[in-house]
Amino acid sequence: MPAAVETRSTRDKILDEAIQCFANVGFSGVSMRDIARAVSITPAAIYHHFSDKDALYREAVTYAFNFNAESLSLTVGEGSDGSSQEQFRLLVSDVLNNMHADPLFRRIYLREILDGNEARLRILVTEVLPDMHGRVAGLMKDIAPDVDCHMVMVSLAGLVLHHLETIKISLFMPDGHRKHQDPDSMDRWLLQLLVE
Amino acid sequence: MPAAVETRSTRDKILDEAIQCFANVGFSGVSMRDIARAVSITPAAIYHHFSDKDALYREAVTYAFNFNAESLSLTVGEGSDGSSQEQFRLLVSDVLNNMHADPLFRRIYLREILDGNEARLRILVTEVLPDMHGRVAGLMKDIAPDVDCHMVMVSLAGLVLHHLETIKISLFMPDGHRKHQDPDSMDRWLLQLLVE
DNA sequence: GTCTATAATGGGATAGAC
DNA sequence: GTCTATCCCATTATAGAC
Repeated sequence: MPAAVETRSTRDKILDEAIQCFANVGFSGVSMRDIARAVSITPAAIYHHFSDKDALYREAVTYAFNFNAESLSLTVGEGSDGSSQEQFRLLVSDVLNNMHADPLFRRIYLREILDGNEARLRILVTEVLPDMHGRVAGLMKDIAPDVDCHMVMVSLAGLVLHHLETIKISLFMPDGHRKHQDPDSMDRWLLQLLVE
Repeated sequence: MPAAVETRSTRDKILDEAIQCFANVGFSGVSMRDIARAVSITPAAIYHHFSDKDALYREAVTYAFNFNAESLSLTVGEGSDGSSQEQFRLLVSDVLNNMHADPLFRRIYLREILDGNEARLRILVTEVLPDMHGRVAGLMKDIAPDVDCHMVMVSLAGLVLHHLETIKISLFMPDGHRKHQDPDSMDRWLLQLLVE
């Protein structure tokens, strides 16, 4: 935890605002002016820190992925008592809570899956997946050694992300779908589905 | 099946090309000039058929959703022998095959989930979901009457879409992940997960 | 390290001829 | 129903002062 006032550099401020803009409206939906306005500088100043819009985008995404990978590995790792199955349940709940709390990461991740070229998808593969892969693999070899770890991860991600992103839809579904917005019932559902 | 030469109207050609552009690079990634070039007309001509870019986008999405909803309901519906559980397995495989064959629909759907405003998400809720909901609900009340049908649909969609969209990632994963590109092993995995 | 000013291009959209 | 021509504005990016 950093001390007191914490003066972030302009470069970091730009990255912070940029990742929010990019996550919300995508690469081509954001202009350098938008980002500059958010940081309260002029567009020209951004070019002092980043060579062009594309470089800024790539750095912002890498920044967001590294940051999230850190917080993901911090949350678990410690609570290492309980059976492997119990730890797997904790992992699922943890991923759900983490993604629920971090819409920015969710949206950037989904955008990269949709639009990332090979170079950018490689960032995702090297910065985000290995950490998760290690933890899932460690648990799976106790629980179900013959199950493909990659399939488990993709399923987990698809379930968590899509359930979370469709919350806004249930806001105007026909009948009483209010409970679908509740992360707790989502958690119970996912555990039932994945742990069986 | 329409007869012989099938002269599509310019309006339909525009919609066809527009939905491909929008699906591939998103609303703000496409210019009216891009679409006009794809149809081999001038941008001005598009404005004869659609009032502005936003109207074109909305019509193109609705068009794609309606078209897909039709083909979805055509594929099943007939093979109505076999137990409800067997029919549910068919439904899962069907959704997977359908989505595998239609990347355009997949990408538009995912983009709408990410970026759709309320008005556009309502299109999704009214044009795409009800058909699927009807079929899932019919089967679920035999198989597991106490299970929330909405959760089943969201899980199915999340699993199918994310597995399909991550195929391109497994192309450059560390070890031998070639099998992850195979829709058949994906099918077996999903059935195991969802039907248990 | 940030600014003002500006270049160069591309964007959405319209007018009016054919 | 499509075209040419054009308007006006936003965009990315740079040059050079401070």
